[in-house]
Amino acid sequence: MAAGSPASRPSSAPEGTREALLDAAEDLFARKGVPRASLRAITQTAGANLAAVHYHFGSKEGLVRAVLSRRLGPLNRERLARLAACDPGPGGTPEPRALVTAFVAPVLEMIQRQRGGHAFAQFVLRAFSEPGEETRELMLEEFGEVIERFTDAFARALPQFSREDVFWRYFFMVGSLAFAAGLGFLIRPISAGRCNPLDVDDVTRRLVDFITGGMLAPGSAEAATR
Amino acid sequence: MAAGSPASRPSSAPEGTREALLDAAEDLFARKGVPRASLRAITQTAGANLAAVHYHFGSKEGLVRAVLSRRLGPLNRERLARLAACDPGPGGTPEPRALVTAFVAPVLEMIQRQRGGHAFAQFVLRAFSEPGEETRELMLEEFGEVIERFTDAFARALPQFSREDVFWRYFFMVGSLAFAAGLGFLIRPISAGRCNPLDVDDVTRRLVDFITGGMLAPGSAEAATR
DNA sequence: CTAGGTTTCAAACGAACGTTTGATTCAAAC
DNA sequence: GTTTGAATCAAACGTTCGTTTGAAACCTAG
Repeated sequence: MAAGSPASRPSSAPEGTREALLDAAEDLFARKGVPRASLRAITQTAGANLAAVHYHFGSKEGLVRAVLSRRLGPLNRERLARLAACDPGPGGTPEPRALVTAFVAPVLEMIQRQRGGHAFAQFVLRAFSEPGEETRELMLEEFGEVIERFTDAFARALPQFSREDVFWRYFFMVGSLAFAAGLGFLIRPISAGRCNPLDVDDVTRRLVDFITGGMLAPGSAEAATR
Repeated sequence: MAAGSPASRPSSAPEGTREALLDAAEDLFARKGVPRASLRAITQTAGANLAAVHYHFGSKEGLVRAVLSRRLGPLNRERLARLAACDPGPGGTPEPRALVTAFVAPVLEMIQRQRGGHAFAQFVLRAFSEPGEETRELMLEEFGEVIERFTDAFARALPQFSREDVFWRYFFMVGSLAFAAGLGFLIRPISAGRCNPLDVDDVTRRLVDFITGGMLAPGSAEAATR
């Protein structure tokens, strides 16, 4: 069977098997990791048949890609929209804190607002550290435009730094964001209960404070070794 | 007999089976992830028999714990030693940049100096995001003292911030460090070749700059919502 | 009502996994 | 030379996995 096209029809899908599979997969991928989340567990959680995964997504890998793409597309589009709102046009220098907020806030708002957003954030952190070439290509594909546009904007906002400086600081920003978004719920056991339950607005403010400070930090002398 | 020339059967290799297993496991855990790194691949890489893992470590889980503990113990001991060297005694306030360096530098130096250090860093990032309760308990056990001592020191160095503020910033610091240490090698493809090959001293300086800036960043107003 | 495409279902396949077993090898100690 | 315990080995165990299959159920046009 030439596979036909199991692709989606734009027609009405009330709460179909496909979406139920994506929801269940997202949750189980986050809680157990992709390799340990079996299709049997996923389909059972979704109330679907085992073969439904291969019918709708072709393979487990296809399911992984679909879970990532479903949220990453809208999320990064939101980031780019907010970035555009920060840009004072050519010649102007954007406000660094506004750039950081445009990058960080959509992630944490998604965690707060969308059902399963928390699990998705955990899954993305895991996907970052996953070594599979295929997953990495997908991630670069999804994030490519965001990386380019934000590093451009930061380069204009921080003219005192080289392009390489900006790239590394962008990288550090992604790290603290990914870690906080994916593992923020660990702050309580880590701090032995000394931190309050996770409040997304609160964490956003703290994270923007931290990252903006890091972005604006003076660079220490280096010249000697280069 | 079965293995060809018995004379050249030289387990007289520089290291024993146990260490060879740890090396091979560390590498494969980092490159493929724990679930995808089969004991068959590990023992084959190590030149050992399949059953050797269960003889020396009891189970695959035991091997994971051993791989983590082998390096995390010395690493965190080094961090605590450097922290002690920063401490000006009770009443004094430590230098924030020195605290950050004491926390960050040992990791990156391990990556640079020890064979397999790079793979280990990647593995630790993965272990952080691994959802298994057992792995998480082991991590908290390994890092517990470091967390307590460093957050104490930062609280003294940054008296303008609440204990909760300090905890969150410490958390963000761990995120950017873990991300940079585990995925620093990705900076080239991500930056489309615009960054130089990874130089550990260089990255250390950049990371300490960034984190110190984040630690010292002024906190934005909040009071209203609380 | 019927035809045809879409979606679901139970069942099975082959492969790969972690683990166990019991015999075998090796190096000292007696 | 014999004993003893640690270490290694080939082989197999039972389980679980992703995937495939072919038929049944469903829905919507004609």
